[in-house]
Amino acid sequence: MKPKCCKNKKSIAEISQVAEFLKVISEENRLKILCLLKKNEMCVCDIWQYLDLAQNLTSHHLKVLKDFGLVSSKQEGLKVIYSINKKAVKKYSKLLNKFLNSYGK
Amino acid sequence: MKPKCCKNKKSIAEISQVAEFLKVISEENRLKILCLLKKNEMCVCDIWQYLDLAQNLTSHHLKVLKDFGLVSSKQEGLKVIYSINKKAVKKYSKLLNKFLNSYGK
DNA sequence: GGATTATATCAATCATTATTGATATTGTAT
DNA sequence: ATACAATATCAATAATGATTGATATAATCC
Repeated sequence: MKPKCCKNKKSIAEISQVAEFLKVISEENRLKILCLLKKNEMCVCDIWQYLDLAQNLTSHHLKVLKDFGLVSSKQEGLKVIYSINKKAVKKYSKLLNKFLNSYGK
Repeated sequence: MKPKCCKNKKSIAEISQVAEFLKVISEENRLKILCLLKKNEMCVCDIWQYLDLAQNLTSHHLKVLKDFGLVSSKQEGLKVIYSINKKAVKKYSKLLNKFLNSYGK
């Protein structure tokens, strides 16, 4: 009768975090990038060529992912190698599932 | 070395579906609505008053959720009662977790 | 040094979506 | 039928975010 949801500070903060995470990964190209990186680390040129995206657009999406902490990068010669940040992905997945799992029975 | 990800029809279709789902639930107010509805079914006026949202905005978000199949509605007198569609939420959660779970080890 | 390659940034545009205000619809009651 | 309450719809605006083209930076090689 009295849902406490969405009212106390903790609940609000969690919802906000989950929403941010979801916004980052709800973009199709970023989903694809994550999909690629979960199998191998890759340089930018491999990613944009594989996904047939513009180079600067790919850089942009990588930046969004990196700013949120879902991927990391290292310089290797001319190339910048991106890899997935498993810990972060796991952390947010867990938080998300705190919501989603409690729906089904 | 050769990620098959994002290339075959099935993979593309799944990514697209997941992205659509994520877009629907990545909006903070809609997340809150889902949060409320997972505990109780509620009429529109209870929802917008509880969340302190405009009535028409609440209707809009409910429509987005309903169009995607995540909630259902029934008329009861003057009121329209919304409830969560557990099966659908579960279905998309599963699909999403096919992606997310395979990240962390 | 200059030339080349890989990546990032910046400004502008385009597209999508959230929000708002006004109005329409629907059900109920008098 | 009129009045009222709950909800939905519509048009307009505001805000956000994706995409593009041009340019800048950084590392490497000659």
